[in-house]
Amino acid sequence: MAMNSQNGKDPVPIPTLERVTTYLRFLLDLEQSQIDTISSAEVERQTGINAAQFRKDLTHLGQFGKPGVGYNVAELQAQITRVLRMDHEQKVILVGAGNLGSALVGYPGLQEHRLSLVAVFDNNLSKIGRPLWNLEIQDTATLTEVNKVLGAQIAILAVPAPAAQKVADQLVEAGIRAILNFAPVILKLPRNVYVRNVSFLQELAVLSYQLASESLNAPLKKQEKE
Amino acid sequence: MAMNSQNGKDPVPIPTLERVTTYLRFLLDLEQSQIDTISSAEVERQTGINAAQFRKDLTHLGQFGKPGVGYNVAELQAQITRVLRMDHEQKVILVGAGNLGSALVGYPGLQEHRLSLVAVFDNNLSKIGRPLWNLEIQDTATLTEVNKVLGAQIAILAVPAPAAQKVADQLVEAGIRAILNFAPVILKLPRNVYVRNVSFLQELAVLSYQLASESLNAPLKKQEKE
DNA sequence: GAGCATTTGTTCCTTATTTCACAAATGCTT
DNA sequence: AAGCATTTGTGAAATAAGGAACAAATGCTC
Ligand SMILES: NC(=O)c1ccc[n+]([C@@H]2O[C@H](COP(=O)([O-])OP(=O)(O)OC[C@H]3O[C@@H](n4cnc5c(N)ncnc54)[C@H](O)[C@@H]3O)[C@@H](O)[C@H]2O)c1
Ligand SMILES: NC(=O)c1ccc[n+]([C@@H]2O[C@H](COP(=O)([O-])OP(=O)(O)OC[C@H]3O[C@@H](n4cnc5c(N)ncnc54)[C@H](O)[C@@H]3O)[C@@H](O)[C@H]2O)c1
Repeated sequence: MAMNSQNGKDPVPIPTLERVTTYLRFLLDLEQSQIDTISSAEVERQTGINAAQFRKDLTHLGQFGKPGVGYNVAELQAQITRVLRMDHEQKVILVGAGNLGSALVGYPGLQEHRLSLVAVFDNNLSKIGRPLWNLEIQDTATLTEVNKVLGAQIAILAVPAPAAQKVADQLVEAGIRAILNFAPVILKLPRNVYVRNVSFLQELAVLSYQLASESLNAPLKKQEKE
Repeated sequence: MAMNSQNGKDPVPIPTLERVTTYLRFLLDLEQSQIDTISSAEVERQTGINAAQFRKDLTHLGQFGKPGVGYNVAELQAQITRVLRMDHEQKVILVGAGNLGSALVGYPGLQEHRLSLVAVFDNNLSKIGRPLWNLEIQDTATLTEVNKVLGAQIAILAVPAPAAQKVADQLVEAGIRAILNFAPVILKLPRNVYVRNVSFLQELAVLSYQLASESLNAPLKKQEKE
């Protein structure tokens, strides 16, 4: 008797989710600037994201705005935070305390979103036992055991490509349900484990192509103001 | 008198480009394994990307395969490399020699794709002049001047969020045409400058949502084999 | 060298996402 | 409190992306 598809809400499309995190960032900035109301038109002006898109994205999460007025910044921010489940602490573990892994461990941005890095693992004997920021690097061999206590569901994978699949399997074994993967490898995992890949090289390749194709294609558009 | 839209080729869709870099990575692995021919069906089996999708993606770049046989790995790899313009050196500069920036400078993956990090900048006096891997950290104030000589078109932006817009403007001023941005900020730049944003937090937020929504939504699908 | 088993390139259909456009809602002004 | 200027939420239209299906091409077998 409702318009929903299944039992709960219908799933939020990935493109929407990706934008939503952008909105969240933007709203946090607005709060800092003491702005307490914002319209979709203003969002478009400041973020470049189409106003209708913004409004429709929000309908996937619920209703928030007031016609003629706009959106209450604090309220909307809180609501998005809640939907993304970033309103309570979530434990995260990291494997691979190398260059990239070390940078991530020290990154304060995680805390801001209530993501709590609770353990770091590596298999390099000369690293195991050493401190890294406020954590001690642990042996990857103890991963399952350690996470039995911690119960983290999210992991960051920052090991070299050749080791990635094996470590990913270990992570799943240890009860991890979501992996942020930095290794340039396509992980083969059970369907009930979520994976997001981050690839700087991919992004650079896209830029490289765009630069190259522009000189061939672009007949140079009309305007260039901002 | 061809079926093309404009003068050159029609633009490759971004989703295709993103997958293409995955193919490239995959093909390089195959070469390592001495495999010299691959079919789209096999690509699907190993990467999870639909075979028809793979074939269609390639048609955006040209023709490569032989019916009944498949694709020559080395040839396809070379072709993709060429289309992405990663067959010749491209200069890249980086601004922000902090945690993340330092990890990136030391990353050998760039070289593999003929991306040559030629200069690193920072505005922190205690860092300027210091060596970072094989480079010396230079003063951001000299960016325009230095790049007049170098002529890099691609930049990596790894400064704190509050500084990002200002530095991005400087980069454009210095002749940069493509920016890989790590700061959690929406950069406002001329339309003829390409930007790709990398946001770990965004990715983690998506994972967080997926984890959360699953417990509400998922009625648990049928199969789980692999 | 004809038949057969493959596998491509591409057309056509389906699904997803974006954008448009407008009625309904809100609050401000007089 | 009626009119007006905004701005939302949302159906309907437009674009874009994904996937199935198949004719045409290739090489292998006998
Ligand atoms: N550094 C970068 O800027 C960068 C950029 C893009 C992608 N990446 C990718 O991120 C990953 C890590 O990069 P990095 O530069 O930090 O590499 P790194 O070599 O500095 O660090 C890798 C770490 O993983 C550890 N390790 C190796 N095998 C392991 C195992 N089986 N179990 C646990 N730990 C193990 C190593 O001991 C090392 O500490 C790589 O896959 C790389 O391709 C890195
Ligand atoms: N460290 C991470 O794991 C991580 C993860 C995600 C995003 N980020 C983002 O990447 C960026 C860099 O992160 P970080 O951890 O390396 O920070 P950091 O503080 O370690 O490094 C920032 C560097 O930028 C330099 N800098 C500041 N203002 C500058 C300016 N105007 N011109 C030139 N250089 C300037 C600083 O001196 C410092 O060396 C930030 O925007 C951060 O939000 C970092």
